[in-house]
Amino acid sequence: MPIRVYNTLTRTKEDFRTISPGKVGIYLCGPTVYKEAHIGHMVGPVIFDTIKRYLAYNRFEVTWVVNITDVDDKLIAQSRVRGIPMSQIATEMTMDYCANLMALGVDQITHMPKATEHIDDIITFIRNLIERDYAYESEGDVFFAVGKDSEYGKLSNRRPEEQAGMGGDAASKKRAPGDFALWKEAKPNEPSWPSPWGNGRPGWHIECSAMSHKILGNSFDIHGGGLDLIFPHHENEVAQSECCHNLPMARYWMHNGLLRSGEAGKVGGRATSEANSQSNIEPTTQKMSRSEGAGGLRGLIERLGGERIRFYLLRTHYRSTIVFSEERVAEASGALEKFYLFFERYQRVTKQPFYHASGQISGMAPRFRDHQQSYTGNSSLLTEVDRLRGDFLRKMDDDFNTGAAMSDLFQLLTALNRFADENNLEDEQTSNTALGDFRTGVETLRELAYLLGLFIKPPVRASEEPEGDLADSLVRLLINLRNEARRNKNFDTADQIRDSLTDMGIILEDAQGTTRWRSE
RNA sequence: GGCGGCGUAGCCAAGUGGUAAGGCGGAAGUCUGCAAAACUUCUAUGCGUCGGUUCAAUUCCGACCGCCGCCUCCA
Repeated sequence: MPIRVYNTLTRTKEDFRTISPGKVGIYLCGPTVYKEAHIGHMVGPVIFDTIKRYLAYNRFEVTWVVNITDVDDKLIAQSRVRGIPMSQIATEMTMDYCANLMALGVDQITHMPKATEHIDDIITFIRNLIERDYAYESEGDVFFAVGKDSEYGKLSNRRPEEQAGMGGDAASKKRAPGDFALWKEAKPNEPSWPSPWGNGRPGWHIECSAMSHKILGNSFDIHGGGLDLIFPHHENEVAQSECCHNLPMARYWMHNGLLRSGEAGKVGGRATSEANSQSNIEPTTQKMSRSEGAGGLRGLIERLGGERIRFYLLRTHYRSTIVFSEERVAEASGALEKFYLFFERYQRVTKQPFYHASGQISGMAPRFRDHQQSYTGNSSLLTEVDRLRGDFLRKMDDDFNTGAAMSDLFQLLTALNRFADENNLEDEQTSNTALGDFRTGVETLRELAYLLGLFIKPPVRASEEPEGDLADSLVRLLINLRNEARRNKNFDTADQIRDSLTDMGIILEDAQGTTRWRSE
């Protein structure tokens, strides 16, 4: 069974076939770095990070490019408002963006090209389009002539004449209102670069065509982005690139669904006047800040933990809308706790920490799909593990259905817990066979979770916790007092101690003759 | 108006032309002094409404209702 991918271009699921055997080039449209990232900006990176992991697991050599657009009208406007150079804002916001990516476990990006570092490539690209008569200069601006491209509209399924608006601010310079800017003449005090058409800067769209071409070539395998980019951004990209190179730009166009805040409206989107006039809904931007609370995305990540957010995003199919609110994430995270508790159990059983110091799974778990794991023997556990692994991979094969695949991860967890129960693995003397099967099962769990980017590093705990030696000593002291009371059958006192601790968020667990504690 | 998406249990969410994964929550049970954790069982005669095709539809087709996105610079 090949991997199947939904292609926006054909609006069907297609078998995944690469242009070069064994190699995959992915281009994902990244942010315009004019303000801090919000949670909606993380959806694409998280799903494509997962896709890259999965393709690599299937022995593809993947190059994944995420661009940074660091020159743009909004950046210039911000620069004016804040009175600092555009480049400084761009640098700040790029770092903010990257920090957020790391917190969500997005660490698979191969290249992050910046538009301002590819001005030459952009100019060459535009010059090429002019030579081929797909673009024209007009008073220092350069426009793409949409009418020259017979295929224009194929991605968004629109007819050019239907979508052409009024032409915007530059309408008077355009031959047709649907034409879009490739190059914009610099206004006084704007950042600019010299070009054959005078000082100016690139339009939107063009940087993606130029940089994807530079890094991935004339044709590459996957082009991704949010659904909202299909038009005009991607439509214009295909038009530019294909007119320039006379080759298909990308084989598969993959678009992720958008995030909406729990209340209403799209997170980070434009506030539409209709939506706001029909109810008491506040402008969308406010809703976004409300949904992220104090401190924006950084604060959100600090409060919830990056892994919970990633888990939440991957529970839903990537093409669906995700309704996001802090409460919903917190609610859904109960499921993750089961895994965390299990990893502690794993450590009690094997006397080894679940998480590897390096954060890498190589050497401990198979990294590729085709590894020859022996699930042989008559162990019912391994038979089940093998089955669940197969189910998981089949679901991932089908357009990266992470939400469905997760069900197998949960079933795997249950199977392992059941096995540990039945075989009393936490007792001192357990059979090596059972222990071996258990380890194999856990390594499979780790292998699959790795594909989703989960359970690679210990979770950064969300809330402030009574961690540390002092807290531990104090809790241990109370536990000892309580156990003394229990030995004397003084259960009232024992329960009083436990209840008080519970009120403070400390859970006690009596097991195997000892008492453990953890915080909620 | 054009293009596109969605509507599955209290909540979240997969999915299939043959009779509904999984998670949260809830109920009961095993274990425990009692709990916690873990495990077991149960929790949608039903997949927006109404028609149609079919031996059979939640799944295909049509209409309708409701929600949402894009239509020149939002990931």
